[in-house]
Amino acid sequence: MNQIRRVYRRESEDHRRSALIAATQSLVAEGGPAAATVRAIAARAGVTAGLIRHYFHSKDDLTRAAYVHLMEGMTSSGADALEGVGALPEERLAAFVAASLRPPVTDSAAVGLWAGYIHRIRTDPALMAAHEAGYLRYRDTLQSLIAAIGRSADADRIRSEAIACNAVIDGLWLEGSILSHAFKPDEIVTIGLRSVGAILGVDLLAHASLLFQSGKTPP
Amino acid sequence: MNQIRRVYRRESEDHRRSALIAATQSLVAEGGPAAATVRAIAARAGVTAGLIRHYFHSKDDLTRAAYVHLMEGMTSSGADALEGVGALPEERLAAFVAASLRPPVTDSAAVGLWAGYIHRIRTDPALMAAHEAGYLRYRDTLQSLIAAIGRSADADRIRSEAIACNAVIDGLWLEGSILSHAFKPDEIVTIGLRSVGAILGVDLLAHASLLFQSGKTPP
DNA sequence: CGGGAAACTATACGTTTGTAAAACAGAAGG
DNA sequence: CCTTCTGTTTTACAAACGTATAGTTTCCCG
Repeated sequence: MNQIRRVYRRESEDHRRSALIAATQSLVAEGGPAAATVRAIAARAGVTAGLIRHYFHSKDDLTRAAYVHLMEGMTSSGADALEGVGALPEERLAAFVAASLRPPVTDSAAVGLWAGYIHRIRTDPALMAAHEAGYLRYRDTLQSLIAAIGRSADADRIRSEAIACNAVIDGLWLEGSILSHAFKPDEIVTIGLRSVGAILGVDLLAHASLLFQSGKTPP
Repeated sequence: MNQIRRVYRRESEDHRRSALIAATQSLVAEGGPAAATVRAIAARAGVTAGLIRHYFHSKDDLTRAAYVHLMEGMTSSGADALEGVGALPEERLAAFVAASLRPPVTDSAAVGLWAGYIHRIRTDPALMAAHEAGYLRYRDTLQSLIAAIGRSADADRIRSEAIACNAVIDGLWLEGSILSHAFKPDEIVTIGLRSVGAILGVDLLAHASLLFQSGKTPP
């Protein structure tokens, strides 16, 4: 009749915290915020529910940490795409745009995860700050890439263009993720490159031949 | 000791259903999906919780209806902006874009409401269908406006442009709503008009003088 | 190898949730 | 005026939630 007590191993604080954060993220991505209960999070992280409050002050605290972690991951994955890309500014910008419009960035679960936090951004100052920092970091990267193209344009104009390019990427990211079946393969990437190019007045598709599987640039 | 029983009036089915849907929407917009409990919804609609299940099969059923209603409202409010606008195609397109990037469409609570349903779109076929229908309806309106400009462009090209314009509007709508303080007044509208114009190769800002309070077109 | 700190589990508690079904009351018809 | 119908309220309940705390085990250090 007596329950056997669960065997366990002691782990480092880092290990436990990141396991709990990862569990929270995957649950929110799959089933929305409602699915991320303390018990479900603990089960997925391989611990029992009580441990959560040993590492986080409250469940709110854990979800907050999970969002900050998400933001850091999304912005850094954009920078990763720039590694090993040719030095030509147009090529680098094209690679950055394409990376943002393909898996794993463009992905239904990623949108679900991101959307699950939207409401809390508006009410929680810490999340608002994390969101703003992440957004601006991404936009700054974009702005640097745009400036590197070296057209004659003043700073205000470039800022405005960066906002616009960021917006078109965001919008394509959204619908491309949610309604992925409504688009042909790489259609979202092609449209993104053409639109960003149109906004900036450069032909990005001409510098994107390496970004498509077929090796051929779409029309 | 005896509780006095609540006095009430009988109302039509339409009245009750729309009141419950409106209550659900405002609660989700303010406090996220978690705030929209059956008791809170009922209180805001001026009834008691039990009545919800007299008009809806379950709470899921109610939130589903609320999302469908939201989608219908968002797409139709875009069409409303076209009423009474001059016949010039560029003017009509500019008015449509500007209306989508201003309150009440661009608004923090509206984004919160929309985001609150994102996760369920992915899992619930009925919501997926409603989302797709709403998105395509909006995009079709956009596509008609683009086609009316009358440049020489084939159907595929116009479809692709409509997707891109829709994306830039979506993206600006998102960040303009969430981070409204990070932009100057009408900056989002100006950027939207310029970007859509750049994608299509027309100057929308030249046809937008009536859309700004100052009466002057921004640079 | 033994003791103690603390990582971890287990259990319990009070709230709140969605749902169900019974009880009541307002409106309409005879 | 009485009856019937049904919109509405009320009460009840089991499940699930976040939190608190006491108990147990692991592992490091002397």
